[in-house]
Amino acid sequence: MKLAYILLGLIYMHPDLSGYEMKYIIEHSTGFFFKVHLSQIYPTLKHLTEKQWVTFEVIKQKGKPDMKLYTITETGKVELDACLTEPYHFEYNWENLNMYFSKLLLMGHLDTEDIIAYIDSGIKVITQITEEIRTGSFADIFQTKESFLSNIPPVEQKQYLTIWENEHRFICEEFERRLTLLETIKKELKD
Amino acid sequence: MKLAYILLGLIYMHPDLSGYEMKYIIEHSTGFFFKVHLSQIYPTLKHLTEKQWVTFEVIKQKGKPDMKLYTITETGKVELDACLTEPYHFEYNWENLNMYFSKLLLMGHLDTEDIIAYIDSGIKVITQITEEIRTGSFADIFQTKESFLSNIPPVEQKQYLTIWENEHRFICEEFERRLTLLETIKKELKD
DNA sequence: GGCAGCATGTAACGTGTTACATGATTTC
DNA sequence: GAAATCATGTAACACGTTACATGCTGCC
Repeated sequence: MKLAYILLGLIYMHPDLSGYEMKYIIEHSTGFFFKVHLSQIYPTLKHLTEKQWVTFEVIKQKGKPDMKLYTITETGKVELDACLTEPYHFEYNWENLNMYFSKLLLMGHLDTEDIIAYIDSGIKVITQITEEIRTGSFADIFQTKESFLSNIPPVEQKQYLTIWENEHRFICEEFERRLTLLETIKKELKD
Repeated sequence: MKLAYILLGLIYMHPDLSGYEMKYIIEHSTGFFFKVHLSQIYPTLKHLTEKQWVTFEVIKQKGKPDMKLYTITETGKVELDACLTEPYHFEYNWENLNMYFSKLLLMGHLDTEDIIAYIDSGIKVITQITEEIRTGSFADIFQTKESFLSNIPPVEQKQYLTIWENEHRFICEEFERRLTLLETIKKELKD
């Protein structure tokens, strides 16, 4: 489960965190950039508690419901670190790429060499994919199959191609920029 | 359902398309950049057939199972266009942003002015978000709450900040690049 | 002989989303 | 007086994933 590890990571960073605050942090930080529902966070925290990866303290409030402040346990920390240090196994989709960068956000507490090993696994895979896009195995469908659009009017074909070519170029450049980002972080961590 | 409209769009682009080919196109084109399972495509096509948005022709093959080649119906085309021309309603997450650009890939057959209206809705929203990131309402959690990491060792804090600041900067620039992409497509479509 | 590719599909499971439920306080 | 914010949670539903099932061809 992805969310479980993100919550674990946040709880490590900031002990005594409530489920409500976790949602705010995930949604208001540029790094994560995804939506979570409280109705998904609460059962996940319950599950983490059952596994004894986290514990919580109940805080009574006036006029507001009780608040549960979560803290990571030793077992939880071991699990978190094990998940974070797994090298990057790439799949050709956004979700997987975003997950890689989300995990990077959560590993600031690890030894520098472990973070760099993780970054290196990312550099390796992204370099490989950039190559594959260029040499063809992941080439855009319009480049490999030019006849793909042959059954629709030429005016429409032209518009499709304009959009596809621009988006294709954007994605290729996106990979290169992600590589630069990783190299920059690596360099800064070394200092 | 998102997938239904992507399949509809692909079927319009290339009439007589099989479910199996749709998976290949989605996964091997840089634009879509996401994973789909055949076990998700087939029930979706069944559903589209029941709604009479598509029809299919059965092709018997030697040594291979029968192949179903799908074609869009008039009703299906109306539904597709209605979905595509909806202006961009932004949510602050990757999935939604990617969906916007995926829809753009599918609208090459629309009138140029309709595509431009869609692009303009995107430019408007993305400009607004870029502003919000800069002025603070979507600022990175580390910029608004510097004390967020105060309970962990300073060495760890420093590493977290290095990673977060770089990823934050990347996302900010990403929005600007998406804007440039939209402006380029708009300009090229006008010629 | 085994595995990958073509081509379809169902069933079970896991995850994510929407709707519902509570309830005081603050803001418009 | 209505809506938003804080703070928790459950239930039903939609969607996505993994596993299973079939079966022939071509390649190593």
